[in-house]
Amino acid sequence: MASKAGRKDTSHSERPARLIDVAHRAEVSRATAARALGGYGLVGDETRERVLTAARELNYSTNVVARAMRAGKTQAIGVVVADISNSFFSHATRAIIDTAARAGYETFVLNTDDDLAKEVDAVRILIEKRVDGLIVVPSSPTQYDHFVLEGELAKPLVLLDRRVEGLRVPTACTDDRGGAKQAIELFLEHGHVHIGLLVATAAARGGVETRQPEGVVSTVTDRVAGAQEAMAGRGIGEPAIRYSRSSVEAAQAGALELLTQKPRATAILATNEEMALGVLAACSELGLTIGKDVSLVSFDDTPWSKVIAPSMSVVKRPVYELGHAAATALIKAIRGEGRSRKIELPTQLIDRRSVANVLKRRR
Amino acid sequence: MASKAGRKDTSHSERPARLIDVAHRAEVSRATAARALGGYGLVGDETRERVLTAARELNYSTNVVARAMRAGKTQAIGVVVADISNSFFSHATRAIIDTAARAGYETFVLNTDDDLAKEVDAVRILIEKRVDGLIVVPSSPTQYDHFVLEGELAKPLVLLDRRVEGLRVPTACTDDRGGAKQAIELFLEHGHVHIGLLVATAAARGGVETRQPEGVVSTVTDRVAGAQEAMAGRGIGEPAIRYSRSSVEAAQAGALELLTQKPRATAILATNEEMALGVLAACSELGLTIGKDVSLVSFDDTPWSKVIAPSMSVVKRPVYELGHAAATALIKAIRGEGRSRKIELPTQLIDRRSVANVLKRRR
DNA sequence: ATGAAAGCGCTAACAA
DNA sequence: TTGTTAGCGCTTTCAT
Repeated sequence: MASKAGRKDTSHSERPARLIDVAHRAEVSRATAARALGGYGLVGDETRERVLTAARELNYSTNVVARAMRAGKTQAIGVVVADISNSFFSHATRAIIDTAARAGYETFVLNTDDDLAKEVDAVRILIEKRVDGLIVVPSSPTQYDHFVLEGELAKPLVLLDRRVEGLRVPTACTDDRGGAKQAIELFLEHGHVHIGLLVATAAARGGVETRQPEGVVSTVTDRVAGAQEAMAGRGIGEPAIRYSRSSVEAAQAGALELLTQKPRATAILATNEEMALGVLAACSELGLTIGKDVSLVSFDDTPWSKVIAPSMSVVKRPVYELGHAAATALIKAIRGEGRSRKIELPTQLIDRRSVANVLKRRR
Repeated sequence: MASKAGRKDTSHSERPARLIDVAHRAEVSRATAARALGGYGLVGDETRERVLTAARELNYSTNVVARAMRAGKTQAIGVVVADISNSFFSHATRAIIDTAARAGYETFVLNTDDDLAKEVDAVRILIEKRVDGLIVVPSSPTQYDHFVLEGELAKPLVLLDRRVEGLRVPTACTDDRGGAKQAIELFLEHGHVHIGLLVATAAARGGVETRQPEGVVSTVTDRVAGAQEAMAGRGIGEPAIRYSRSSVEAAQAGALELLTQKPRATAILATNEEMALGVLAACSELGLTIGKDVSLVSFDDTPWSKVIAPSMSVVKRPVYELGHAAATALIKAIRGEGRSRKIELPTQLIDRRSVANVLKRRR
């Protein structure tokens, strides 16, 4: 094959130099060349110099595939997320890639779209690729057969953002229950009684659902539980919940329901960016004003949330730290330095201007 | 090493089954087992069945590292972006991963933070990993030594989003010049004469700069050229430009300058999401209203742009298509199916409600 | 301090 | 239709 069009080809040898080529040129054995290049074992100073020079001259690039084969380690990990173009996953993945790279691991990224079949495939592919470990955002709260592998095929595994029932592997997640609880308590403090939840979940079939779909992930159940816990025992009933896919359109439909039903919700907790935007869209459609007619808190601190008018109160999750924690746990497991159990990072309520006080308006 | 805590270990063999184990169990040779598993060559029906059964029973997982070593192909590609957590890159990367996966390639993702040194490292690492091809968002418009490799070490390369001067490799980008031109023309049609540009670039050292920094990428120069082209020959001078890092804070400072200088800019083109948010922040700080006192158009159609009030007009780029095109070009190059040259995808001006008409306000 | 050689698991050319 | 076997490039005992 000719060299790439337009790229200079100063090459003499068409094929990449191998260790043996370096060894020949330095007039040593493969073993010695390997030692000099790898910086281990005993090598004479002058010999080492010759080898290094030869390697440079031949433009030698270690074939890590061969090394991986020999060593049984690829220095690669796999990340399996629902969708890398989603802001939460892309930030968490960024942290994972950074952390892994600093420890000498490169990162494969695979998407599942929260589809269990794709997740099963992704895990199989990564196992075939002989990655040294996996970080997975599981799409099902209960299915884990595909993680249960035998012998050395069972690579270290860390779950991200969601727990899987019955699977005892290290899991890095945030305190979603506490986060939701705090948000609802903020509403309650401001006198809200009719509170709605807009919940994004891939488990929602088509439109907007009132009942919790089968197979929602732990993040969803935790947040719902946190909201319910905050409202419990106050004689104000349960929150009104709408489940839908994570899209602005679906969220808008859900928000419309919450804002037109009787009694109408005066405060809404959105579980992510898309749901929050759905509320904004619904309010503009109904001529309602955020922070006045409708109070809003959303999970995840997006860049736009503090800039829009009024700025939006949010439950911020430490996304980078979450990815970092997962990667750190994985690398420790790969190195056999003890296995972490559950890592739960705290959320932070950032109160801006999207929650109205309905107390002083009474009577 | 013991099996993962909590994960069942039904394994007999501690080590993964190899081809030879399958062959033994099926009572055939390695070659026959390989043929049955690989689905090539001639294999008797009954024999194939025995092999497949044996593989299943032994939980055989092809060691693709060994295959890669033998074949000289890893079925892996590398993507080198500035920052995967950035919305543009994460969407493009999503497309690349999808497209590559469908063609049987997995994807390494590496970040450079638009730092040439990190880019050089990233390329070296991927070459060592013996990826079959690379897609790079180059951080420099002129430096390309690190792409110029010898012989078979020179893997197929496709550039994404930015051109590199003097490097003749396939490049997938958008018509940024045309996009900027269209946006400015929209301003002109609405009577704007004092037009500002807020340009995000990693080449900006610290704060807000009036002169173009050294080493801005082609996307930046194209957009600036497009804006200048639109204004040229109309006797309204040049656009006022502010260059800064891509952050809301820096953009806000830049917008503040544009909105307080004499003559003050009545219309601003922002080159990305962060810059647009900076304009929003500056306007709110100055008590100015978008779509009335200040007109705004931004590159990239973010989900929030259509939901905020007023909705924001944008220059939309086909980001997914861009990534798809890059990946398709790369895979063709890997397969030796002819080399694509430059791919330039059109942008689309979506006019919403953030551009005021200053014509009818005259006198 | 250096070298010889085995072998990681797979594929394909060749032989039967 | 099936089997034999030679490597792919590297690391690492073991011997010198």
